[in-house]
Amino acid sequence: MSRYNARVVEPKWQAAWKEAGVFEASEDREKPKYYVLEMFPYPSGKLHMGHVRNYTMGDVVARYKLSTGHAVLHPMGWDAFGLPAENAAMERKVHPGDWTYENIDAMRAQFQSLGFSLDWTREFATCDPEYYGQQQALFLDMLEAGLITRKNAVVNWDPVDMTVLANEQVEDGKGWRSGAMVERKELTQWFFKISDEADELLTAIDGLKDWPEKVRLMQSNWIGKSRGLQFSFDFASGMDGFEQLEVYTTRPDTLMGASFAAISPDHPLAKALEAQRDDIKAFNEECRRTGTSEEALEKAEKRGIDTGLTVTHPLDPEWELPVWIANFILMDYGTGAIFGCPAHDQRDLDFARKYDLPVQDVYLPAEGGEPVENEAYVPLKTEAVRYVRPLGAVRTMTGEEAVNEAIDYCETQGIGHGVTKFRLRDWGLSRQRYWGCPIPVVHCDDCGVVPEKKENLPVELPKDVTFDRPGNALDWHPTWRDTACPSCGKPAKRETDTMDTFVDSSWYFARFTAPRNETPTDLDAAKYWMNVDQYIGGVEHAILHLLYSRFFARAMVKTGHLPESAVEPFDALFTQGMVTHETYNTVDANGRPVWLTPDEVVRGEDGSARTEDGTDVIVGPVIKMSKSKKNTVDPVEIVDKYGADTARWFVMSDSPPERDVEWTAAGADAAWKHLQRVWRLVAELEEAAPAVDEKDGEAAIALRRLMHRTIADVTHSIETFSFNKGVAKLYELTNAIAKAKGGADVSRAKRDALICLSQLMQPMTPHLAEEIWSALDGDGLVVNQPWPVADEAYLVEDTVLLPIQINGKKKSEITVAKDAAKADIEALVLADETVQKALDGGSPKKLIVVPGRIVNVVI
RNA sequence: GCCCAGGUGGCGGAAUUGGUAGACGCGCUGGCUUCAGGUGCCAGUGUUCGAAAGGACGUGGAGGUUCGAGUCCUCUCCUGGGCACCA
Repeated sequence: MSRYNARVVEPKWQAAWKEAGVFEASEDREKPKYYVLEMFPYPSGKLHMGHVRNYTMGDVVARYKLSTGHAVLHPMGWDAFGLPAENAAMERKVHPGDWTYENIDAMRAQFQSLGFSLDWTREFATCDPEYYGQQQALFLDMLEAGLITRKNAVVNWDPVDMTVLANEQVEDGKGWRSGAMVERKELTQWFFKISDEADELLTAIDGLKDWPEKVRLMQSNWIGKSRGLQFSFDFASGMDGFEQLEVYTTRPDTLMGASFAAISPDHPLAKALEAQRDDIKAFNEECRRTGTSEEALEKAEKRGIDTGLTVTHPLDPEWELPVWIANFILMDYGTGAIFGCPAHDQRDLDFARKYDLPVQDVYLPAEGGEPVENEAYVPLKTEAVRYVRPLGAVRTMTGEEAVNEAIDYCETQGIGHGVTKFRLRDWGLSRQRYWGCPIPVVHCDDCGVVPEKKENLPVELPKDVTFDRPGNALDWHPTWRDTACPSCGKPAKRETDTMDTFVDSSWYFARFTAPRNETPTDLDAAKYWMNVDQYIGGVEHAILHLLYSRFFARAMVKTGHLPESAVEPFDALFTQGMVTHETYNTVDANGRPVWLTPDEVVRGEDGSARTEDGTDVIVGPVIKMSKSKKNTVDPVEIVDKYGADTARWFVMSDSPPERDVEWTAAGADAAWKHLQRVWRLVAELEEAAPAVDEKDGEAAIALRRLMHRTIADVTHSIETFSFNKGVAKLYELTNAIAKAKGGADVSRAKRDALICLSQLMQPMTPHLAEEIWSALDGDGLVVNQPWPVADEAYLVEDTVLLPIQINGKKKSEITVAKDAAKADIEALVLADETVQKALDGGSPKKLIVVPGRIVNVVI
């Protein structure tokens, strides 16, 4: 009996698929098209189990759709620009390009060894000049269409390295390399005007029927539409040049509870005050040392400084409010100024208590309620509350009603006006880095900022750069910046900023439809292949990447690069959970963490963790596998030991795809054992091939029933992304095949069941499936076979098992005909021994019969 | 801090969406096969009381709705993801 040898079998079938070109997408008008796409990976150089899981899911779908008669597009590429390549360049003195392309080669080989049904003829990397040149063309078209603007934005500035840092590179407010306190610095940057599309992006979410509800919610909240009141305070004691202080509030109903006005440290007034008062200057500078991330700002201790200025309450000229500068007011949102109502906002309350500002309740619970002490009263806006300090009459109403009334009231009083605002900000795309797509503009002393001419694209990155100092290597390059002004022809300077890597990933799905086209897209190809029918990727991309892609699709429609039908580029979205693992680190001389990969760490029985040379290791939380924290597990060990099919089968079994899984290799050998077992069943069958014809006996019919049941269940499980349940059903069928005993009829049924099993397993374990298919004399390749269809005749059951509950607890059960009448069931139930005993001669209070489901006897 | 998820045996998980909690797999226990094996096969396996029959308890925690709750509602704890320059 031959053992199944994956090492020999897998390359054989991979070669056969390639030879037959089965995965090369072609625009076959006879077939329905199906575009399945997994979020393309960053080429870190090594696959980890998270990748295997993610791409196997897509592969199962792609192979399934292929067998259901679709023209399938299943491409792969590389999200190849980004910080890690520059870090590698600094640490190892390699060019980011060389490093990246070497990684791509290594990862492509790993992908291919896993037998994915990818169309490699369409492969590209975002760092290919052919790709980013087209991206520059898109940029120019979007610039011309008025979708791009320039304005100031704050960045994390490392004053020692003299460079801009990513949020990830700021740890506890310090630069990760220099250790210097990071400062916020303003730079002029390019922006995509995504906020102009905020309302459209929000309403269109309703149409994304096949997106997970949680993603739609997150996007809605991110866009954050709100209606509020914008009005101006008059200064009671003000400052020259500032006539009024404009504020925005979503809770104008709390105006009578106002206690102070507060402005952002970045507010023009705050900045103006710096010239007059050193303590304000110091305070603002201190605030600017917090990172730029919203998280850092929100987590920072709430602090403020009194400006000494005051404003008058708009409804009472006698009532003066102090103006404070507060570190939790964001300049980016609203007007950068608010009024604080401590009774109904926890942050305002903490602030008021800290600086001894008044707290006045505006409303109390509808019934009872006590004045606010140290916990703000913040009920849902839909809850009715009793307004004790209202704008109009004292009465009970919901917050929603009160807000609307307050806006109307203020408008009639001439105090401001109702406005709709969005939390969504414009998308800053400028990055002060080398390894990204150059922004194709030129700065000319005479003409200002001039777009590069399209015929001069791509504006290519220079190869001869050095990374011996931090910052943007393009800035240090001796000649690259020098060019001629596209407008007047005089000597001018290129922009050295490159694009955010999110730009690269915001249109790659469109490029895959015509990856070698000489404009960004080919409209005919895009019309044929778009939209992506099934997009698959991690939840961690639920907001930014997906929102930016939705914006880009709209921009590409506006600039004629995509058909109108593709404004929402992803029809269905599936967000898989992450593969997680503990992190491990030691600490360097400067107290900063040095990350270790799991295979560099030895864990003891007692929970201790050490490196091989015995150094103690700090064990961190279980978080998603990522290259930066090095908590990745390479699939190579499992693939080498057991083969690709085992790795694929293993990641598809057990865990539901949308859930995070903590990585453990326990069970990998069990997956391998199962595949061996399936193969052994095939081998044994061959030795006892049936010859005589006869009718199916009971055992054969039972097996055929289960086979058809399994076809239905596995089909359903693939269509609903519940692969783990499909795997469980395949285990059951395998067990039944192994156990089935009988004559030639059973052998025949087993043979049919094994052929069926190979087809049902094909999306998950394609190599083994081909091997079984060919061993059982199947024609051609199993990957080209039509998907099996369940025969309804085998699916109908004529009896059902009905559980009987007594007072809601299961005590007994009866078997009844599937279509038994309710009255007959009731009679059977009352005659049941256990029920009789429980009734003890009496009659039940209630008898609930749910046909086909359950019976409950209430006593 | 804010937004979004998830918590079910020793472990991964299932439960037709309000109807038999623990399918299937791992692990473990016992047995058989084998020269041997980390192979294969058979049986058992939520906790607890009981010799058994059988009973009680049980889905992070506390309340509630219902004939019936893992599933719905309220509160709460823990874990993970995102927070606009990681991708």
